[in-house]
Amino acid sequence: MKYSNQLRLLVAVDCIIFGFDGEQYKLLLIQRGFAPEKEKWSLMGGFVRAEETLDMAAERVLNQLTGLKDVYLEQLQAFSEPDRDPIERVIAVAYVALIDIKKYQQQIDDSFHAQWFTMNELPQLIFDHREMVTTALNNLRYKAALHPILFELLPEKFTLPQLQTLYEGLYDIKMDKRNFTRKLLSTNLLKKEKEKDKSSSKKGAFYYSLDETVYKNNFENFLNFVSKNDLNVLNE
Amino acid sequence: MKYSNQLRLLVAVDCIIFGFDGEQYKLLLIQRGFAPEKEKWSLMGGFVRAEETLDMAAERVLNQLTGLKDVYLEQLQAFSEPDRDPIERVIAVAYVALIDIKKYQQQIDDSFHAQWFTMNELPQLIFDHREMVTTALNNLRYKAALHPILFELLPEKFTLPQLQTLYEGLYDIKMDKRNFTRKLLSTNLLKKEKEKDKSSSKKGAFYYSLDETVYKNNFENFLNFVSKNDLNVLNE
DNA sequence: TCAAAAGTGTTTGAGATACACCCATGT
DNA sequence: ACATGGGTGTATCTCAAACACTTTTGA
Repeated sequence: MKYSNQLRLLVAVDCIIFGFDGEQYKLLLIQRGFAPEKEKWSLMGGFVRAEETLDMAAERVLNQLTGLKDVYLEQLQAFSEPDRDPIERVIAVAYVALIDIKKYQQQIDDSFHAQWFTMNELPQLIFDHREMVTTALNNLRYKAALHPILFELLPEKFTLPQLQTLYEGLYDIKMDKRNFTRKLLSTNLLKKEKEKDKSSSKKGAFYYSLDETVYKNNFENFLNFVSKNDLNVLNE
Repeated sequence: MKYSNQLRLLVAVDCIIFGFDGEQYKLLLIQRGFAPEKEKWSLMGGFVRAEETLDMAAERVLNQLTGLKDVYLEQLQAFSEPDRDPIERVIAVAYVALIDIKKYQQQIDDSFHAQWFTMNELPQLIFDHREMVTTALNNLRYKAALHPILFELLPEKFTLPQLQTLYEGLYDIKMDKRNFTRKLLSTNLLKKEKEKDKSSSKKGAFYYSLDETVYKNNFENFLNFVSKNDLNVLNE
């Protein structure tokens, strides 16, 4: 049995992958292989198949187009302007992931033509993909101010200066080193390692890692990682 | 031109309407008029048409099934389990609105068969509608803790005790009257009116109304309407 | 006059902010 | 020895939390 006389539509997923390489935020893009907008830059997108959920489709599409596997994708929202795709109407559901660029470098090998772009040097994107990215970025800023999610962007072991760079980069602000350190350590989310990272200073900075049990249990806790004042700047 | 060899699917919107009558939270439901699950209770849902966005579809469907107009609907998320509808695969995008029940009472007249149900006396719902409601409720709790959105549920003029009831009801907690008042007034969102509401006490409680300009400009500001401790209770 | 709800202030403690110097080490 | 980035402590202030009595008035 079927519902009769109803419109059936293409449904696609588009994957927005934010990455961090230790210094900068980047966005993963591919060059579209087929018309329309062939050769133009695009998010990783594809149509939903019969037997898969949107989550599964996002995972599959991302893997097929970039080689990425085991990435935590989260649904952002649906985009549905009837003419957003000039060929034919497509409802798109956007997904977002945060990854440590270096960790996944091998997976994105040269057989795929995915490329990382610095956030302030993005090329023109097809369709409404630019809007999707903007929405995703605002969402990320919002969430990261309340939950410790930026850790996803760092390697397992990271230093406090790295973490601070991450926060400062996302909001384009400067933070006080002492207050930042105190705030982070007070969450008890971090375990200090014995080794130091000497790659960016002579003295070296101690590595920290996430205390996974505390992380998972306390994830929903609200944490003022970013002050209210700093956040208000985002609302111009 | 069309995309060839791709699956086309039914896309539906489902509207979750939370209401408040001054005392309790309620959910608006309809009795489904067609199979499957005829006669069972359901959210207001319908298929997306060719020339409309999801937002427009949600607005239209809600109006057709309940008579409600000019209600602010916000996209929640997409639900996509392949077998969520036993007849045929349907991707559903859920929308949420908050309304003052009394204000819209006339619109929902008897020609429609929509009914309000108390949140803890919900009937069995079709498909995955129960899950949608749960997701929406969690989302509402989350947002209301940070932004002054619960005002949508109250009439234009309301009293502080009413407002407190609203917050206490959503989180199922008791709040301190003095702290609550101070917190709310410190936002400068409220204008004190000259009249009192004498319906629920002999002394009468002063009416307040929203200062719309402040409300719109400061909406994104983060406000600790609900304490961190109270919120943590939600994470069991 | 009394019952029932509205309204109001103060104290305390925790956490956020501002701020400046010493440390370790490779060159 | 010095330049570079890493690490740390204290004073102040703001804001949330705890807490109890007075006011109004209809019945």
